[in-house]
Amino acid sequence: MAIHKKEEFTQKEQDLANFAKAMAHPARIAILKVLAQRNACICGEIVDLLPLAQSTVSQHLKELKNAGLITGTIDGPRSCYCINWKAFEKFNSEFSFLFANLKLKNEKACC
Amino acid sequence: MAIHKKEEFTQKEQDLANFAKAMAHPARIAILKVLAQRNACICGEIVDLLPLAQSTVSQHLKELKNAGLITGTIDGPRSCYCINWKAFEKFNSEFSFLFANLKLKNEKACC
DNA sequence: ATCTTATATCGCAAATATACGATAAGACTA
DNA sequence: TAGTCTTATCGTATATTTGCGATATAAGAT
Repeated sequence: MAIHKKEEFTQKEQDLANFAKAMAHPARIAILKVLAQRNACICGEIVDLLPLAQSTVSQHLKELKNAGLITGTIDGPRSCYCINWKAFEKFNSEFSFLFANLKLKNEKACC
Repeated sequence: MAIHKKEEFTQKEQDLANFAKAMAHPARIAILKVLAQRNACICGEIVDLLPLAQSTVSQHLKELKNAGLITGTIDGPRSCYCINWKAFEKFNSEFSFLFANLKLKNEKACC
């Protein structure tokens, strides 16, 4: 890439983009589903459920964690992961607001 | 990348991921804002408002179009772009459903 | 027909993302 | 202490994304 231009956008735009980026892979969406459906949250269980290698799952978990969508705490030799509902709610409402805001201002498309 | 594994997830997971991917750049979020705030929809106006080259904006528009988030029609020598509200609503509700579904099943985090 | 204007596409370079196996790190167990 | 189990990180290969300038295309103007 020539130069990074992402910084030239507003913080909110960057935040939303980062959130979207974290969700921009089916494996990560599947992981979020697993984390919610069971209260288990153990890395190994996720590995068993997904068609991916352990290291790959670990990488996806790290990205979700970096994006703030999940939290991870060490539980003996295991790692317990859980969804960060607060962040989720925040981004969900931010998205909804964006959509609502857009829709409000321009109900019908011009093309 | 070794092998593509994205196909091994459900179609819904892939759809959501693709939607998120389309939103996963501040420039594209900014474009969506511009498309909504003005009824203009002209490519050149977007170029003027963003800190990006014309070709780069055109590429982002193409990606948004490929993702189905916007529509584009040729208007003489110009291109008129508009938000595809239908797709937007669909994905928004799908996201909301995902969030709600997750939150319902697991109110409190275990870690 | 030629020029201008607006947009799309091509071709390239650099950054990121994605995937895996190998290995390190940390915590229980014998 | 040594062995085992679980998870994280490293190193590497490839795909994709991102960005730009250059060029092609298409429509209107001269």
